[in-house]
Amino acid sequence: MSVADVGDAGAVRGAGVSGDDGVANEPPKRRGRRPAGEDTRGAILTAARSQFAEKGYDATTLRGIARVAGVDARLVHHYFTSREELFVAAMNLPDVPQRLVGRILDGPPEQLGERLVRQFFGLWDAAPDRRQTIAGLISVATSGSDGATMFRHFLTDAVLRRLAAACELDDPELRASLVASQMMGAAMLRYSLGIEPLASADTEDLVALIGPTVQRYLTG
Amino acid sequence: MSVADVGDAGAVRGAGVSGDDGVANEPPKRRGRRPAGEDTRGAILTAARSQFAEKGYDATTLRGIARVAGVDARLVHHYFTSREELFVAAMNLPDVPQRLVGRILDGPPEQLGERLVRQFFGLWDAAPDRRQTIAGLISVATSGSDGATMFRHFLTDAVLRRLAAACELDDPELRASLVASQMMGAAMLRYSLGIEPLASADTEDLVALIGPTVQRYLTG
DNA sequence: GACTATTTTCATCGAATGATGAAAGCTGGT
DNA sequence: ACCAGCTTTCATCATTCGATGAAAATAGTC
Repeated sequence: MSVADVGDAGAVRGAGVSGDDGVANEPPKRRGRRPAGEDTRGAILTAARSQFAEKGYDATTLRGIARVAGVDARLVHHYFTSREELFVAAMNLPDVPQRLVGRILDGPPEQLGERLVRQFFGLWDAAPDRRQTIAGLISVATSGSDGATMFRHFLTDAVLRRLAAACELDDPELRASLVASQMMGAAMLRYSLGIEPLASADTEDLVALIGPTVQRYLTG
Repeated sequence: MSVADVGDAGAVRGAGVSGDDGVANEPPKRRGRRPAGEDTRGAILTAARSQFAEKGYDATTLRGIARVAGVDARLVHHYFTSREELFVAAMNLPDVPQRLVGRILDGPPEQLGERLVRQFFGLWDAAPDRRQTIAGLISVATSGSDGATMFRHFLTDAVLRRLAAACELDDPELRASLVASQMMGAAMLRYSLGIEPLASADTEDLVALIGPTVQRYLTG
């Protein structure tokens, strides 16, 4: 699909600097088990994350991941049976539903929105490959494949319900889904689409701007 | 990917009730040009819209579209050269950038947010296949394929710039992108993910709830 | 040092896809 | 009635994908 497709092998492995060659030849790639200490599984996960984020869920293939990881395609199969399994392993969210929601709800209710926005962006801005992760997540969510249903359930069950419980107005579910819409939209433009200046905006600026929105949705 | 995949041919064509058969045989499907009056091109477009919306951009294949349309795969090629061409034809936005933006900006500035939200949802809620259209659009936008760049340019050039021009605060671009984030997020949950109760909420309720958000982003 | 388990490469299979050539049959104009 | 041209079907190619079996080569253990 994309233009640059072949040759982008990040060469986690392929660069094998075997000293015994003078001309530019393909590294003979000895077969069989490699010397110890190479984290193949980790390389596959990293490659998978970047591929899922970059090409989207559907367009990401096992072979493509293997190519990027500099690894035989069979290995992807060896470590992760299905693409879905690989996906959940790659996206492995730390403890988003548990600790995060707790930390958000804990505190003075009049700063709820502010806390929510700060924690949300703080989480994703932290590690560099979290950006990839969320871009991948958004891609699955909108892909229409089975993963979308998965994501929808996660969103309603693990997030929206707890958020709605913290809202004391009429229609708490609607309020909660509005909060989710603002946060998902912001995440989408910031991480997935990379729309400026939102993509580079300082976290605290976003807290100051979006916080009141969330606050109003939840507390009128 | 999805479970129900085969056999979903809406049979725009395939139902051929040729009378001259006793046993259950495939309709022989005479070759050559069919009787007049059948809008094959239109059938392909309809099928493409539903496929793009349902399976996402990447996962939608020419052959799949042809299957749903009850049409030979070659025809898709015959009428639309590339998948990209078919996509823009299927998504054929009426005049979103021109007239809509004009109608939004025209009026008292203190109701800007309200007008924007009302026009936005009014447009997409109107025709039934507009929902499919926007779901398809969101899918491309997040797919990471070439269409994503297309969409990003559309968003920044045709929408954000004009919106920013109507904002008189500091950082108008940031404000405009925040508005876009709220609207895209809402569209995503409402049309693409179908999260309740947002998906079924009355348009005017959304205007009352989201309007002030937009208004505050644009006017402080 | 020998043996086993694990990791890795290679070689295929069947299915699906986009592309293209060529023939068959209908439509519409004359 | 006839013919040019458009619409449609069929047939086929080269790719790519996921899946799987089997062999090779190292690691870890004793």
